[in-house]
Amino acid sequence: MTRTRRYDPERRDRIVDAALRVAHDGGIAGITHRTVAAEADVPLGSTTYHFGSLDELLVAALRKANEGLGRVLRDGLGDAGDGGGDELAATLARLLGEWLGGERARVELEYELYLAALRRPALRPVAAEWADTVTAALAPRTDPVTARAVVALVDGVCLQVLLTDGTYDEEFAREMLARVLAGAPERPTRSTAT
Amino acid sequence: MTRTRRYDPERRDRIVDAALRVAHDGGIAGITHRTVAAEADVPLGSTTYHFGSLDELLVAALRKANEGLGRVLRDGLGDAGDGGGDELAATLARLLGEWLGGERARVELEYELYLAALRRPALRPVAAEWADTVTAALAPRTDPVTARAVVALVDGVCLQVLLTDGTYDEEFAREMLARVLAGAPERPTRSTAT
Amino acid sequence: MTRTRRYDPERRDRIVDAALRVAHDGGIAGITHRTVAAEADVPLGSTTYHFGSLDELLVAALRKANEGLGRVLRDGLGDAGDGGGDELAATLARLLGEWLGGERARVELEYELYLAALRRPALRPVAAEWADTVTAALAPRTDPVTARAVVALVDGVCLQVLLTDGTYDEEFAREMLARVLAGAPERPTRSTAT
Amino acid sequence: MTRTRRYDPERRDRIVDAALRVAHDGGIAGITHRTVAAEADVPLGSTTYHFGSLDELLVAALRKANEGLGRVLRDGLGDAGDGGGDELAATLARLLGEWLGGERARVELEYELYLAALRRPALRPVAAEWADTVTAALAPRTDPVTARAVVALVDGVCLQVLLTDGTYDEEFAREMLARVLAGAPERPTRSTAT
DNA sequence: AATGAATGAGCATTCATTCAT
DNA sequence: TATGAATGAATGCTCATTCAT
Repeated sequence: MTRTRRYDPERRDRIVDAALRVAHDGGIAGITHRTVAAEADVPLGSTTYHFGSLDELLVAALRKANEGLGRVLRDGLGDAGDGGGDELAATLARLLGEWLGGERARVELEYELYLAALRRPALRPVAAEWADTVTAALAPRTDPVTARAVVALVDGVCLQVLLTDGTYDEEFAREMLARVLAGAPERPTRSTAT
Repeated sequence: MTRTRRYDPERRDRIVDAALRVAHDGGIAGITHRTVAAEADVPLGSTTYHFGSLDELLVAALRKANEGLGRVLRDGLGDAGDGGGDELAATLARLLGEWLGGERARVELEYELYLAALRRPALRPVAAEWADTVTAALAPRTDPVTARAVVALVDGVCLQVLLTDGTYDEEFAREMLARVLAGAPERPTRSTAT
Repeated sequence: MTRTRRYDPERRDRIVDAALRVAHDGGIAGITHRTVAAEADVPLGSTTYHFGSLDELLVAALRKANEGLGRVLRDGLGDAGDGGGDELAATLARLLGEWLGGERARVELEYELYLAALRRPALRPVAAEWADTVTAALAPRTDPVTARAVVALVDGVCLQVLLTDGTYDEEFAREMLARVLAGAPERPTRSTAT
Repeated sequence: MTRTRRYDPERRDRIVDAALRVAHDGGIAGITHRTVAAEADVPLGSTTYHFGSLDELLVAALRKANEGLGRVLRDGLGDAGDGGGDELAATLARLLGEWLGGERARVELEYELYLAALRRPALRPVAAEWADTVTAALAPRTDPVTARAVVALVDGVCLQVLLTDGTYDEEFAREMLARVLAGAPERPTRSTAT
């Protein structure tokens, strides 16, 4: 019969993708079993079968979306020369600008999933991974403590842009990143804060 | 004369306070007409009567909750001496520690309301106010651009603490705030002149 | 408009009645918000509005159904003369026979609601009321302790009939009730077991 | 020779045991293919493979759980001397106390399975077996009719304890059992002859 | 023979909002 | 002006059962 659609091993992945699409359009709040099932064109029961709870689905989605900024930084920094803090700051500011300049909804989605961890403990580990990914991308270029501060500054700058309908000011970001990076100890491998 | 006041202005405030208490305990998602009405001990219809929609109530609540960190900084910085960037950094780091060290739920609530603006345009102006309040507290001590960067860094540091179950590292915050403040144009930079 | 059906003060009662009708036909397990709403011809939301939970509805239904056997005994014993234990036993056995001889589904319903208390603590108090009602009907004719034993024996006899597709043996019931009643202390008001 | 047994008879038993454990903890209502399969640590399909329906599994479980009170009585009465009704009543009351004094959940489970027969005709024969088992344990000590009444009284007393959160009153049970047994035809009645 | 992916029906419950009073 | 009864839509989730493998 043509009716059977049984055994679809990629079903799980398709559901996660659908969830990301839903969140992309309507925010995390829009993710429900029903909306996701409809978007993925699978029966409702399929979403609850593959994911024990919505949180589980959310974690999977967050994990998949996680790579946006991290990849941008990793790719962008890989090419850059091994200059000093000022050059690194300029590169970071430029990459950030490229990322923020992309589709707004995509950026919002990534940050919304990240920030959702505030009230959903289940997402905390994945949020930590997100921070780690970005930190790791910076690792080869500065010490871990400074890298952590860069992540914080980047997060704060992005938040200002996203939350206040502001525009990204690349020069501002470059300057402030430079200040943070300027204080780094001489060799990237050093890891003490002071 | 014998009539109790017809137009009860306290009623509205009590509802807002109840909404904050509800959000404090169960997050923004916990705010519904029912929970708020129950918490405020007012009839269900009263919440829909005084607030045309839930968003309207949310905005009122956000505006009221907004003053936490801002007030901490304003009060704390008012007392502090007019030292250089390093001293300011130390003071800020200390104040931040005090704020984050307080009741976790209160801190989460303030940030949750702030971050909710990401997906609710109605909250954007209030989120901007939040940032402005913190910036204003810093205004007398550094230039506006640096103040904005400080706000970004503070946000990022708070986020790392809140989103990853991490602990606040005051020394780390002090060091990084010092780096950002050190680059400010007019004020003394790295020199230790009091 | 003819559409409006608002303000129906008897709505709550009608829902309880519908629940009893549903349980009558399909057992307690058949009681769901949907089946009851359909039976009562009210919107689904109406059942959850009037009863905070299914248990609450169940308690109301159980309380309403509670009076079956109790009323039979109260009415039947009221008429009977003030004979000794043997006469009381005969009367009880006859009344029990009349009650069990009625519509089977009704008897099952009453016992099912009563027995449901085993796993639903919320129903325990109502089940206790049930036992108290029957005990109270016997109170004027014997001492409380014996009355309690009569209730136990009656319950056990009914159970045998209901659970094993057996037939009610009035003579058997009369004999055993007489044995229990024969041991009662001389005066009904006495309340010691021995 | 080298093949592990194809037809695995233990599997079926393990599933029944798991079902009893599930019912023990969460009541009959907690028995589902999923919970049982998880508890038995067998694949989901295994439960539907070995049991055509849930009722079939339930019957198997009920039959296995059936022996609790019956065994207590058989064992306990076997040892006891061949005393008269009063001694038998005392022994029965003591045994009942021991059984009810054991783990509450176990007692509830046994009665719940027994009472479930009220609405599930498939369980009726097994419920009848339950009554027969208890009756059989009493058979050597009194006449069949009195034994049946004893079972009824025991059931009623247990029900009062289980349904009303009451406490078991051994003296009460002893007295009432004695009254019923005293009326038995052949055996010595109130006389204490050993 | 055995399994686990799949599914459609159904569940209790929550909710924002409406509107008759 | 103020309220609470009413409601339809939606939500997360569970389940017995089927059936391709």
